[in-house]
Amino acid sequence: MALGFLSGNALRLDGLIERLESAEGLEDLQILIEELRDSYGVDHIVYHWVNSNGEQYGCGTYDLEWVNRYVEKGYLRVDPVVVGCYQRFHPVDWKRLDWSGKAARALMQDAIAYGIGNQGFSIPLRGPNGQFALFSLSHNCNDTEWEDFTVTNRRDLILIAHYFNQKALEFEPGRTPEASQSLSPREIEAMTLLAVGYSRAQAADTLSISEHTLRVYVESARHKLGALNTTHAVARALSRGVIVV
Amino acid sequence: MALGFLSGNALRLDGLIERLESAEGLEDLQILIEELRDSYGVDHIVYHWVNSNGEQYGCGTYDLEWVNRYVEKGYLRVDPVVVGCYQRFHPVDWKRLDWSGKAARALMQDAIAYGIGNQGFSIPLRGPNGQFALFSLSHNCNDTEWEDFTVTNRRDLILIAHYFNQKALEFEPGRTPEASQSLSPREIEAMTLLAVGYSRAQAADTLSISEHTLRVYVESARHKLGALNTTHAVARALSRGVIVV
DNA sequence: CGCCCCCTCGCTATTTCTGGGGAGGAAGAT
DNA sequence: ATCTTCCTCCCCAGAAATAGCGAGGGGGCG
Repeated sequence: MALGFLSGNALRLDGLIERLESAEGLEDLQILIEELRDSYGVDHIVYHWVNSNGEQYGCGTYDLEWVNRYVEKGYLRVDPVVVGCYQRFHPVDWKRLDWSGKAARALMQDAIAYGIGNQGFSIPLRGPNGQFALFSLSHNCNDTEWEDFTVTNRRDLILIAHYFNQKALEFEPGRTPEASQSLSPREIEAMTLLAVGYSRAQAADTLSISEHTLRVYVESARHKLGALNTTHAVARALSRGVIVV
Repeated sequence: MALGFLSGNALRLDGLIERLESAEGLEDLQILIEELRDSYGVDHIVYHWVNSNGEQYGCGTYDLEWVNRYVEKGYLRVDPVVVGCYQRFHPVDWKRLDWSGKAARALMQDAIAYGIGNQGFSIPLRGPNGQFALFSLSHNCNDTEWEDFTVTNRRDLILIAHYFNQKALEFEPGRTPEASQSLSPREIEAMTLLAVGYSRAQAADTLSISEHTLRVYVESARHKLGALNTTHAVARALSRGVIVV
């Protein structure tokens, strides 16, 4: 086994990241991830985008069979890797997660049956608009070997995961932020106050204007944002970064 | 000027990250960030945590005077660096941001007057519960020099920023107080539907439940999120990454 | 000089949300 | 076996938001 032979090889990392940066589609990422797996000598590497709706998207070296089973069984919602990474910032060794749940243990057994490997290491990735993805490596070996591998390659892997996600964000299907008209300063102030819980009356008072005037701002902002109601407008403004709360 | 003399020095990076990992408080981070500034030979480095309540927190080498002015003037809400990074995943050169707004230009002039530097480079950082932070470098030099510096040190800086944020998350003041209250699946569904513009009646219909039941979810979610009304609750849920639109 | 956008204010009527209250069943955790 | 959490449903009165109609002054731009 060539676990981590790449370690410390700065040139190789540079080359990899360059190739990552010049990738032009999911197919390129798929090719790269397979090469990456071979270079690191691990069983599997997966980049896995978890949408809020439960939709999934990504690439990796898992068997299609396993991926389908994972989706069918709705493992996403009980997978300690996903849940654990969702609550953490730093990369995690799968061993350190909470596998005590019934569903979790069933998943683990199932995963091993599909040849996923007893060891794993996942890096949480977060982008704008609540994007959340995972970059995971899994392997079959003992604890010491895995510990050595993760300690040695941790930094490189963080970087690779970062560049991987950067690319994946570019390829995201259907994320076309319609050219929204920009809000006027007053509109932004009004929306911001509503977003922090003020009622229209309170917001108007805070801005020292009549409630009616404030309403005009909110209505105007709502139309500009193409929103159906105030709550929707605030949500859109937040998602688009028009206001910051 | 020793801009970027550290570049390519893997040993130095290793040492730095080790020291970062052994930091035990914000004071240590402050010391480290000052050393980092000297090592890189840039004018300023700042780690800046933007809390979902609009509170700010962090450390850096800016003058206290400027920091106070920034907060007082509410520059956070108009700063193209913050807004721009909020919508991006990859690090950004300040030059590439949109400085066309009136407030933005006023901010820039003000910043230069306080000796911030005409060049800048910021790395967006995102953690659990919608945490958002910035790791920024700023300097006074011409475009070419800055370009060289950022291209050379980009990867190291990403790593440093990552470890910096990891540490800062550990030191977060009110880390577990109310953030732990997680929403139930139904509550998340309800909030998500409201966030995309559904009225309560529509949302209830979509979920095939009575409007009353939906209301219970929304109320429950509102209490868990410590929100004053529905709009506020949706805003908080979005900011914390509990729901995604 | 118009034109357009921004800021400010007023009125009415209808619909929707808010904030309490209570109640029962199902599932999982201790 | 009990306890908690979640899901589901119901009532009511008052507060708030929405949709539509207005008006006028100020500033920038061609």
